[in-house]
Amino acid sequence: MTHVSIVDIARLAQVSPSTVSRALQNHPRISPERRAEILALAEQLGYRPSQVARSLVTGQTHTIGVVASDVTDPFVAEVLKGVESAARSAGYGLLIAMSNRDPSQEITAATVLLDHQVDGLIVISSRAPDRYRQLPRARENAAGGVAPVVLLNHDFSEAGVYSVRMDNAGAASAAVTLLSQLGHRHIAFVAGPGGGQSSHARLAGYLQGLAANHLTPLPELILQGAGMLEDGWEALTALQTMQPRPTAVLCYNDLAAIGLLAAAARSGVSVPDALSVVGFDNVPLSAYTVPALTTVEQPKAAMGQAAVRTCLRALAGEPAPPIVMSGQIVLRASTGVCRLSDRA
Amino acid sequence: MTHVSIVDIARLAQVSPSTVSRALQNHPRISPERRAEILALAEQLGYRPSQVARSLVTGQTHTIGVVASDVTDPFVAEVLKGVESAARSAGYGLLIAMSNRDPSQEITAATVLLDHQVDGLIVISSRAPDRYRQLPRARENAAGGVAPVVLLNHDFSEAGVYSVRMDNAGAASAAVTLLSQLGHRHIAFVAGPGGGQSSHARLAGYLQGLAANHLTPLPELILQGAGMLEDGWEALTALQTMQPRPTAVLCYNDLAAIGLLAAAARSGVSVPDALSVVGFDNVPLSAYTVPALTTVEQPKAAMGQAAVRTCLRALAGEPAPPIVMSGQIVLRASTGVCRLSDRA
DNA sequence: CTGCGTTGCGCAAACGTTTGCTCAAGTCTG
DNA sequence: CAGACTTGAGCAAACGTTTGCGCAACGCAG
Repeated sequence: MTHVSIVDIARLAQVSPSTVSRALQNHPRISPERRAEILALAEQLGYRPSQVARSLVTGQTHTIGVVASDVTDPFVAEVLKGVESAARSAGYGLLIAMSNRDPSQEITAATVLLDHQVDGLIVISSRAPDRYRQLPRARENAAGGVAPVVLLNHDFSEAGVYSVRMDNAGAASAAVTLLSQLGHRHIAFVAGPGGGQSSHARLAGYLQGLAANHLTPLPELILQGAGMLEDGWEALTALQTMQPRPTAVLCYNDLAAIGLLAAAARSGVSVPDALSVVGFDNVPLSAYTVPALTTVEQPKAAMGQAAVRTCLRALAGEPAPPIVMSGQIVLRASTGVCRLSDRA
Repeated sequence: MTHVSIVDIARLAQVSPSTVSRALQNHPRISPERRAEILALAEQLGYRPSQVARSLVTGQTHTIGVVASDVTDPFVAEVLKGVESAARSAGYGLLIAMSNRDPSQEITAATVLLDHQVDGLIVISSRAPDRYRQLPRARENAAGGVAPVVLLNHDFSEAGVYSVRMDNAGAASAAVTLLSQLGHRHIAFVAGPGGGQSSHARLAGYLQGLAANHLTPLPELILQGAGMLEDGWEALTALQTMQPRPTAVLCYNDLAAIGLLAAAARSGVSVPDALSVVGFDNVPLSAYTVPALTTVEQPKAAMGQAAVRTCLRALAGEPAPPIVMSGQIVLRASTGVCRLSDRA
């Protein structure tokens, strides 16, 4: 015998398999004695229901798929943690795949997950959001609809596609305002990965912030990057050769900022005296850099949980409007008043 | 109609479902024309096989479960990445759950995964390794055995339990030797989480290293911790109040070391001049601390991949001996020669 | 005592595959 | 040309559940 199943219990309890099934799921129309007897028997035999068989008939796997760009990114990890806790407490498992920041890997990953019949899909930091409308999610779920896709970090409105994100532009703009109020006039921006919407939004926010503070945007103040440690590291040399030299820099994320901080320390550029640095995400590590990093807090775990809630809501057929959360600046030691007189 | 299935194709192709099934899996005894016809039809209809139904009959889900203590830990994330890539290229999906460093959550997580009928289980940094022998994995897989469990970061030999780890003791000992050769005589150790075997092994290695270099172990030089940023941070004050004051410290992991570095910078303790610091793991960030962290490289991705290979091998019924990898010291700026004369 | 609603349970179909067995037709071998 | 083997395909069971429907027994109101 391969495994104790519902019919084994049925045989021993002298009842039909249906009765056992119903007893186990607290069906109302079953006598208390039978239920007790069956439950006891199940317990005693160490019965574990087959999720697979259950899924086959119900059309639900109680599993949600997550495609993440890269768990190694602390932001992603933190969001994932939120997703996991929310999913777990809702009785859902997590099937995950990584896209390695590659759009085509991303959609194949999504396809694989959907083939495994996940009830819903959460995509963290998609690089190919437009392709989700074409996704082959023909298979209907129990509610008669296709699996909902919720994009985390993207604004997107399409049937069956939901979104949870934060106000990237607003936060970036606020960061620029902060720097401006500290007296900085030449503020650089280390951009994030192309293709990601958060990257665009933060850049837009940076520009808005400049405008709001009557600072003139200069193309050369915008440095390319991909939101990784190396990007910040490399950005420093670029910053140092500029004329006029920027006295502050806003980074796409904390990782880039940390890389920049490291490069500054290595090059003897004193932060914040010679250069103020602002990150984005408020990853745990940002409180432990030298100097501690001023950054924009993102409610990472909350975003993950919101994504799960949105997904579940969509599954239940309830309306699930786009969620946009707002960030908040965490002031630490990497920013200070501008010590240089403006001689531009 | 809920979804295009194998029988839909069969009907259209005027053949039996069995034939379609066989055509799709390249069964030899089927005529090339039929196969072509069926494949074309399947393609055209956008047929996607139901993994669930397949799993029900084959007893395999082509999924391996991963229980991780906390993805937020860069070491774990890096290992997970290795696991994911190896699993993906072997055609396996990943069902993951987090234990939040809690033994009881760990085993419930494992149970949940097994209930989802994962073919195998990989546990990263278990805190409750002994309980895996009792795990209710009654359900047999295709090969007629129970799901193999591979413990990553633990040495454990029990039927059906495999292990991949590194030589923690050796690496820790080597780190101590390095510090000793730099002239340090008072070397402290910030310990890792209790319950984890790697923690014990590194502590043991630290002690071995002291012995090998004729240094006397002092209980007060061993500080408690749990492998988190805060632990290093808090360790510094303890170190500063000791008599004689240690001139070097080995940390359970990079996270603790980074916390310690931050505290040192805050307190004006110069690293490495007044204090040498060595971490463990060589997480990407450790190259970007100030100063850059000397640490022990762990082949994180390789360990993850090895775990998957071990798991697959066990599934195939092949022998899968315990794997132990060796670390290597990465010398960076946080260590230096001892500037203090030994007046103990 | 009739009729009706309720309670407790079984029957059987269904979910979408895979696969052992059977079998007819065709192909060889001797 | 008989027998044996091969090829191509279908039948039906099996995997372990859930669930709509039917039905007997029973309680109760009239």
